Order: sequence, then C-alpha cells, then structure tokens
Amino acid sequence: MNDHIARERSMTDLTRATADIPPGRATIVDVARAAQVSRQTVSNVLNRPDKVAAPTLERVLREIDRLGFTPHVTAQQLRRRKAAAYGFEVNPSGHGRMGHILDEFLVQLTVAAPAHGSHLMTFAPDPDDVIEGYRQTLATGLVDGFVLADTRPGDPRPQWLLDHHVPFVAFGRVWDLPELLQWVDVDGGTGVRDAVAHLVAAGYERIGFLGWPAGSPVGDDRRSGWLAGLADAGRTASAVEAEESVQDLDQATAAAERLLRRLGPGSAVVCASDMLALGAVRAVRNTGLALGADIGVVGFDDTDVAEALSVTSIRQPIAEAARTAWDLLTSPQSPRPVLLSPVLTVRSSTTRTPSSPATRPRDTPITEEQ
Amino acid sequence: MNDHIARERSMTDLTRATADIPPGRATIVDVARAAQVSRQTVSNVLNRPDKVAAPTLERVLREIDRLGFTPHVTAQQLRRRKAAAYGFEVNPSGHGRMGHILDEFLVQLTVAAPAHGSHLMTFAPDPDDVIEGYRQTLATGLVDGFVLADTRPGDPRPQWLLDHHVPFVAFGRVWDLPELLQWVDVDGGTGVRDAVAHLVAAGYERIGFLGWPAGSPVGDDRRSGWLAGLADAGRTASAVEAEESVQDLDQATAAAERLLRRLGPGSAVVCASDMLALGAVRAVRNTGLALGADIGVVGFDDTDVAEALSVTSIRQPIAEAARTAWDLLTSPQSPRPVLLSPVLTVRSSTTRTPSSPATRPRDTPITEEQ
DNA sequence: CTGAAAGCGCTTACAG
DNA sequence: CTGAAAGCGCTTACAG
Repeated sequence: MNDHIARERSMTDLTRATADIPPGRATIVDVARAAQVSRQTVSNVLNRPDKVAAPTLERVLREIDRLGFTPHVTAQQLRRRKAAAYGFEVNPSGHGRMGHILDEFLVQLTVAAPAHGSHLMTFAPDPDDVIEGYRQTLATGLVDGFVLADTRPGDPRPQWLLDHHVPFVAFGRVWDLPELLQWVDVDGGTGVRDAVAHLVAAGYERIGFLGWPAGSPVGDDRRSGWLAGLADAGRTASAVEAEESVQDLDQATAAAERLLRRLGPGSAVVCASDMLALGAVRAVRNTGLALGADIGVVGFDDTDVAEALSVTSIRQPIAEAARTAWDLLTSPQSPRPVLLSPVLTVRSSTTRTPSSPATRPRDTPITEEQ
Repeated sequence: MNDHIARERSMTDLTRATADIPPGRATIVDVARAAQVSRQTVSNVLNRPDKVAAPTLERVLREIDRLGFTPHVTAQQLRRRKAAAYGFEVNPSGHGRMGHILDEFLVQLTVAAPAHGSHLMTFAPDPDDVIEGYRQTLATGLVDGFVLADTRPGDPRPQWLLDHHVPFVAFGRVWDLPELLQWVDVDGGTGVRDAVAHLVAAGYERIGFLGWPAGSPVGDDRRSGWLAGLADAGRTASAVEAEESVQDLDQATAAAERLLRRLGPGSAVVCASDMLALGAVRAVRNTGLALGADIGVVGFDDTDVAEALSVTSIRQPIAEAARTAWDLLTSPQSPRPVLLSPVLTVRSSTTRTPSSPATRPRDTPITEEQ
C-alpha cells in the first residue's frame, strides 16, 4: 500500500528489517545514503539548514527532491514530543445559537493550519462529560492543545485547561475569566452600530431592534451596539422601538409585526440573527409593505437565508478569526485578546429606493468603518 | 505543561533522560515498574490480554488505572506503521450543491470515529491542484487514507487513490467508476418517491416537480424518483407538471410560479432542494394561495430553511452514512456499496387541512417505507 | 561543519 | 506465560 512516493527509490530497501514493510516511502536514511551523508545531516538540512555547508545542503536537497522525501510527521511528533496538532470539538446537535458559523470556522482553521506548521484533529466529547472528552483527547498525545469555540458563561473548559496547563485559544470571549487573554472574538456590537449608520445613511427614519431576550452576553452586546448607533446619529431610542423573541420563526414574525406597527413605513429593523431577520421579512410582507423600499431589514451572520432572501446582513470575518486563533496559539509572545470588526454585506433589503444614493452593488461586502 | 495525567506517579521520572521533559504523563515503563513486570507485558495486557495470566493481568490493569495511563498514540502509530487516522477534505468555498450536509457529515464521522479506533484529520487542498493536497497529506504519514465527500462526474480523486493503493471510501456514488464498490450514498430517488406517496396520501391531486436543469446525476436521480412515485400511485406525469431552475431564489420563484399556474390549487410540488422549496413557498404566497392547505411543498435536505419555514423536507441519514463509511473503511471483508434511504420530516407545508388524517406531529421524522 | 550515540513510547516476533 | 532485543523514523545535544 501507499507506494505512491518515490518510486525511483533504490533497492537498498531490501535491507530493511521487517519484511512486511512494503517498499514505498523514502526515509531519511534513504536520502542520507543517496547523498552520501549521515542521516543526522539530512535532519540538519531540514531543521537547521544554516548549520550545513552549502555544497552539502544542495546535494542533500537534490536527493530529497529526487526521492520525493517528506518527513514522517508521526516520527517527528514522537521525537520532538510535540504533536503540532490541536483538537477542535464538534457537536452533533448543531452548534446552538452560532449555527453554521462554527462549521466555517473549522474550515478556515484547517485552511490556515499549514501556515503554522500544524493541523487539526476533530473530536466529539460526550455531552454529559465534555471535560472527559478533552482529557482523553489530550491523553492520546495526538494534540498539544485545543481551539475552543462557542464559549459561554458557565463554560467549564477554560478553567480546566488553565488548571492543567494545556495550551488553548478561544473563539469567543471567555466571559467568566476576564483576566484570560488568549481569545479572539468578533465585535458584534460594533457590527450592529455600523449597520445602524448604514441605515441612517440609506435614509431610514426610525431604526428598531429585534433581539433575543436579555441575559445572553452576545445578544446584549448586539443590542448595545444598536443603542450606540442611534446615539452616533443623534437619535435617542425609546423603549417602544425594540422587541425581542426567542429563536423561533413564528414568534419572531409576531414580534416583528408588533415592532413594525409602532415604527411605521420608512423605518428599519436591525436583527440579532438572520433567523430573526427572516421573521422580520415575513412581518413586512404580512403587513403589506415592501422590503427595502418601505422597511429596511438587517440580519446577522450572512447565512444562506440572508443571501437567498436578499437581506443585508452583518458578516463575521471568520477566516481572519481563524488565522488570529493560530497566531495566538503559536506565537511565542504572551497573547492579547483580539476583537475583529464584522463587515456588512449590503443587499436590496436596505435599499430605500432604486435610485437612492445609498444603493450599493448587491452582494458586495463593504466595511462600515466609523 | 500537561501535568494533567497521573499526578500520583512515582519519582522515578527523574531518571528520564531529557531534563526539559516535564513530569506528567505515565508511560508504559511507569506502569511496568509499578506492577513489577516488564514493559512488554504491559503491552501484552493492552494488545493481547488473552496471552497474559489472570493475576498478572489484574495487577497491571490496576496500575494502569491508578496511574491514569493512556497509551501514547503517536508512538503506537510509529511502531505499528499505521496512523489509524483518515483525512477529510474541507472546502472554503462552501461545498457546492451539497450545502451544509457535508458539515454534518464531518461531525458524524468524528462522532463515529472512536468506535472504529480511529480519528479524523481535516485538510484543505489547493483548489487548483486537489490531488497534490491528497498526496502531501498522505506523505506526512498522519493518515492511512481518506474519506471522500462530494464525489461528482469527472472527479479525479477516486482513480488517483486507486492507482496509488490508498484506502478510501466515498460518501456519494463514484459515477465514473461503476466497478468501484467502496461508497455509501443516500438514495435520493427513493426519498422523492416516498415523498410523492406521502403527498398522495395527504390528498393532493396533482404533484409537480421543481428540479435543476437536466444533466446532474443527483438531480436526475431525484427527478426519476418523482416519476416513479407517480407511477406507484397510478398517475402519469405530463411534461407540463415539471419545471427547472438553477440554485437562485428569484429564478426558482419564477419557475415555481409557472408550475403553480399549470397545477392549480389542491396540488403539490416536490423540490430537489430546500432552496428550490423556498422559491416554491414564495410562489405560493405570491399567487395568493395558502401553503399546505392549497399547495403542498416538499424540500430536500431538511436544512434550517425548511425548519424555519415549516416545510416538509427529505432528510439524509447523515449519521448512518458516517457510520457506514467507517465500516467500509475498516471492515476486513471486501466492501460493497451501500445505499441508504432518506427519511421524510413532515411539517405543515404538506398538511392539506388541519384535521386531515395525513396530519402528523410537526418536526417528527417518520420513515416512509414502501 | 559532520557524524556516532541516545532516545521519544511503543509493539512484535522470538527465546526462555 | 514472561522478558530481553530490535526497531518504527526522526531529532538533539555532543564529540570530533
């Protein structure tokens, strides 16, 4: 099996001890033999090329290339006592409120891994004892640490990892441990604030907020961004301009209808999620108004739903979050928290009139810097 | 770091060679010492317990437990020349037509991995040279093979893997290589057929199909399932009862409107995707009809969108597909293809009247066996 | 600058 | 049934 590498390799394979090893991959010894050096020198070429004389270096590199040699990472891991791998927890029951954002985060972590000489191993802990899942995964020696996602108040993982000196980084603020520095998050509040600015510029008069019931840090953060945006524009929020709903379409629709009744045409609604925005879109229709022209709607997370409905939505910079996570994990300096700004994807749901100066090309993400 | 395991371990650590190794994890040698046996015996306890005398076995197991010993998988991999890991390609640009199904597949593969003594490593090949990504990943020795997803006509991966004797299994038929046996897929045709039966039972008179343009194996399969379902019910399809659209909401809505005009109230539309179903739902509204009562709509994949809109949808048994993939990959016998039946999640979009006998509790998946 | 030695933690024939 | 030996493929001080 796996005779895919270095088919040109020499017949010295036959000297290998165990007969059941199929010929196939070149090892450091094969390269050493071909280049007429010791295998330590080959290792030096790989790991500390500055310590190798130029002619030797070139000769060894040539043989590495010719034989198609790639170091066996498992052997490196064992010898270096470092897996150069990190664990990432996945969750069968969907990722709760975060939806598919975490799927994209996993993809982007994978994309960025090679640049940090690392890779990712997924694992699915028992929901009844998540910590045990982390303990076992670590005990295999297959990972050096973890990338946490979906951090939440009461999350036992950060403290456990801290207690056991396990390297980790969190995507999402670690709410319980304000002194903790190794996290990257997206500044949802700023995203909403920028969306309000966009709506003001687009000409909407009153701007309401459709959010979740108070108490979730993420939701409260987005709500305060809305208030800040209103303040930026010199407007004051009155209590009647906000509504809340749990993540259920019918309830969201009903809440949006109440909100629209108070706001009236010419106003806009910023929503804490695309699901809530979908409810708002239905409410607009049920009320007999036109999306965009009469009522602006902004969602959050720029999911398939927002794209399909042509709803403007606040997009988290997931790829950047993933790269930052690796930086925090592998950088030698002491980490500091990173708060990334989301980006507004403007679509027709926030175009008041077709000829409005606020109209932007559909589906073109723009950053609303303030 | 990582002093999380076996803090009760003996002080014999100090005899370890490299000083920079923090005390922490118990090794097989620690267990051997504590149990007064050689380390080979500990290994035998782990790998061939039947070859160890009962008292010895018990004594060693007790020490393993007391010291919290877990074998170092990296060392096992090196010695066994087997990674017991498989690579899974992830794709930044979304997974094309399959949507988030593949994200769930990855999660379910991860869930099922430990039962097969294996784990999963994600990697993201360069889209311009996917094969090279597979080659490099394999060359690290970190994986023994791959789980392929999103197979499609013209896919170069199966043939390359075959040529290089790399173990793999595919989620999705390998269209180009009919002789290939190691795949698991979901029988979309049967899913659609069952959906038609459900609609007939629910009392819808004419049943149309909203699909993709002909030419995609997956789409054509679903369309033929619709025809088979009509035949089952003793109905014949006429060309006017089908429409097609690319995966764009506006186009899908327009196509659905054309279809509805021909079908009239009391009929239903089976769609090849939830996105198309969303278009159908909009068309129903635009036409002034009531979803469910006047027009039935069925989607495919049971995504968030279907759930949010309360649309009946055909769900792929992803967890079962993942388990089957592991079986095919790790079973010693020669593999045979597996075609799984999807399951219909019935919601109010296919409830003709509130008191209809076809009404089923919302969100309860049921299997429509024929 | 180059190479002989030791060793990462484990497993697998093979003697006893 | 148990243990001494060899070795997986690599890296890291350390002599020369």
